[in-house]
Amino acid sequence: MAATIKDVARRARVSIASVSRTLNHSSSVTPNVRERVLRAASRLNYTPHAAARSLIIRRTHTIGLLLPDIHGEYFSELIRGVDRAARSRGLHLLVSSTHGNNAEAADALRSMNGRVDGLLMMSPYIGGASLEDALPSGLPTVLMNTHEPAGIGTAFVVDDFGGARAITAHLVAAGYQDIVHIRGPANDFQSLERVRGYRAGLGAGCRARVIDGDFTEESGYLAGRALAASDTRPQAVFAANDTMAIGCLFALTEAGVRVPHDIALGGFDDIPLARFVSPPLTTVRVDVAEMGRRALESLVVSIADPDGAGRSSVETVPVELVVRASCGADSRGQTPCKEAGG
Amino acid sequence: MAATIKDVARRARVSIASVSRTLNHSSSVTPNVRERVLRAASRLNYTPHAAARSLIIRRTHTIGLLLPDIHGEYFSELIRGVDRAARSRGLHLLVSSTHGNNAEAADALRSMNGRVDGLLMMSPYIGGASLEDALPSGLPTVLMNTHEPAGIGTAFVVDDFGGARAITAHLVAAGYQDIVHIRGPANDFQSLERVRGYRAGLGAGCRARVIDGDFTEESGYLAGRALAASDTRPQAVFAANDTMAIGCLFALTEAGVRVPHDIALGGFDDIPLARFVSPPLTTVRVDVAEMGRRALESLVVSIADPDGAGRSSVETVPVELVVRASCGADSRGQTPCKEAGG
DNA sequence: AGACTCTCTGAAAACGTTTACTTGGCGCCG
DNA sequence: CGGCGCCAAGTAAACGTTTTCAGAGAGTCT
Repeated sequence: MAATIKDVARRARVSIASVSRTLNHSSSVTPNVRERVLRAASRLNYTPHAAARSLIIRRTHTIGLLLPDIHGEYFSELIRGVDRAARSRGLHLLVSSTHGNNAEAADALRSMNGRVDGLLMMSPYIGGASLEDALPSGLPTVLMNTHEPAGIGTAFVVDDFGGARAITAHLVAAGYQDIVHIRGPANDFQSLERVRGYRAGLGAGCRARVIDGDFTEESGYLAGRALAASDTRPQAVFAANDTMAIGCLFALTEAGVRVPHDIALGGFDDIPLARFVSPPLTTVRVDVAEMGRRALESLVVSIADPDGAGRSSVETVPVELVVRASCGADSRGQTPCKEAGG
Repeated sequence: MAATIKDVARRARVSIASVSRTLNHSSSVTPNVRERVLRAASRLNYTPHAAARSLIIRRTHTIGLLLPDIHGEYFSELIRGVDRAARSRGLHLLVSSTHGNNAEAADALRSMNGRVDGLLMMSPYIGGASLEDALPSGLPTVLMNTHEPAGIGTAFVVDDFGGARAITAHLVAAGYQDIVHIRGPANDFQSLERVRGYRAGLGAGCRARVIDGDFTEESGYLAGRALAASDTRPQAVFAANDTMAIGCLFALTEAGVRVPHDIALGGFDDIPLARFVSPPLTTVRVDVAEMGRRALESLVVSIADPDGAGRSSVETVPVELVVRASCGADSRGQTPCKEAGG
């Protein structure tokens, strides 16, 4: 249907080589030929066939983005960050999601062979087949938020541990002793790191209490309801993400428990609505868009130089404690203290 | 780097044709050969090269998704809906965003030639070059929320008009007479439709008052602050989307104006946080994920049958009025009344 | 037992590009 | 005035598949 290079060549009365030369690197082509080709091309509304082109060029100008599950602002922001960086470099984005585990990820991954120049993947899942086998050999890859031992390539990981420790320590410093943690799913790397950070932040004096959750608003709601009804009501709650924190807040408010007066509350991620709930949520800010951007930049580098020296590095993405009213420590420590490194 | 079909053939001591036959439609191949091929393939970790394959198959198993700007829950949900439907059909998703206008969209569009089997695009922008020229001829396309005259293909449009009319009428029915509308950007089709719906919903008795906005939280905040300070404070505000409504709510609350007691408030979209702000926001629910899913299904159909009969149809995606506390009519009309069709 | 048919396999063409190599024409220098 | 060299344009190979076509071998029917 669409015009091919042959059609253009025929119409311009030149060889297909001349058409290609004119349209690409334009290495030495007569003005006469050049003009004829351009006219023919625009007349036929010609666009090179990407598949054919990339077959011989060995470059697709596309990078694959594998995400655990597209969900909420978090991923929207991530995609946004990656997309902007990609677009500014003339790269396309092949997005794939909902791989519930590494096996499924491996599947999605192999089907990308010949489709992408590099891979950006976020796979916090733990267990299952390793990804190394599935990775088409020689395909540059940058990982995000993964626990996989490096060695595959570069990785960017959010400082989940540091952030969780910081917010927990902040609660402790605010005077709370009995702090409950609503954790994320057990097979999620970030979730584990946040639990670890929580424990580290508690210090010696406080006893750890962990409730199961799965990062959904509903699980936060259920946890909140349970806590409100409980006779061992804690002084503070740190939910492993804002979504659960908000669900929890909803349940507490519904039960007549005042936040932060009766129970202080903290979250993680600083999703946009965190500022808008009442009371505004104390949380840990993660700049996912920035992480996406950096990951893509890094990927571009290793595509350009496949044998580059900077392989197998792990970069930690800094987070920032954001103190708002929900933790009850607003008046004391309202200056958001930067928390960087791990 | 990666193994090709030739490597497999050599290792299995058969021709490449046999390899291809074994791996694809497996049309009659001897168990002996079959086993040798499979063994060789798995040994070499072979994956067909997608570009080469699609070059001859004339099918990429990829569909392009063009979005105005990836932003917030709205697009996250849209991508989610499309992605799920695509994945269940073994299709890949090439996502492109941030085309600020039709010219840029046209650009992104042509670079997808040979990369995708079909196009799913959402382009609410008005003005600029028409898209018909840019569309690679013969590429099945499904549009979403566009004002372009049909004729290009199928289109799905959210019932912005109907939704806006419904919520405005609801406010009128609740007894408010002076209702201000915070509108979206002037070059956005949906924005115009919502203004139109607002006017229609007001009926004869009420005077229309429209404030400019641009769909951002900040513009809603500014509008809210202006209204709070104004001496002609309205009885109710209908913001063209929830994001602005929430910004407005924030400003009003900050200024000591109580919602809904002093000013009633309504939004549009029913983003997840609409339920969680205080008071919960009365709004119009739009199931974007469902729209994405339906659009993709429709696209798949027209890819399978390029000369299908159902071309150039426009389907309206129904919306639903969701009455919550912010409009002050909660106790009266709390039953969410379905609003379908346009 | 011979011929016909059927089935499986391999050779080769095709998809739409890019690019190395070849050819041809022209100018310049000897 | 003739040869040499350079530059532009064309020819063809290559990328990794799928698929058509042809051939070979075996089985069956007469």
